[in-house]
Amino acid sequence: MSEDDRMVDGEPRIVGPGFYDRVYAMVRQVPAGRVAAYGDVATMLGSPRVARHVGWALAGLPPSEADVPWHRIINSRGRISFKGQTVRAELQRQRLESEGIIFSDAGVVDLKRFRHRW
DNA sequence: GGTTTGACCATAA
DNA sequence: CTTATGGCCAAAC
Repeated sequence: MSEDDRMVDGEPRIVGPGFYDRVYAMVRQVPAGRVAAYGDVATMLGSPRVARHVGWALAGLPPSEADVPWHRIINSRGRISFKGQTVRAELQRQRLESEGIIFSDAGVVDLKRFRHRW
């Protein structure tokens, strides 16, 4: 075996050349009117510790993956994170609201209701 | 190849 | 409810 041991038991390991693609695939599975947490996606991909990378994958979302509903991905508290990029945060909220997601006064989503489950 | 950084997460105050 | 701190892991510099 080479140092390239990303494959484990038929399943790809955490992150690798196809990590971003896997993130996109997961996000695409989230239907409209529902949201998912970075940690959820990360867990699905193999480990909850890669939650941050999920963020990059969406942050660097290329035009070729424009069909990925990145706005349905929020943090585990049902809140939009975004550091500084407040403009996009508002856009994200508007998009979610137009899909049926309810935000509380503090801008928090009720995960008990809208969290997507794989 | 070490250091910094990051669309996070959990916990504490 | 909010802010601060530590931890995790990989990418970017």
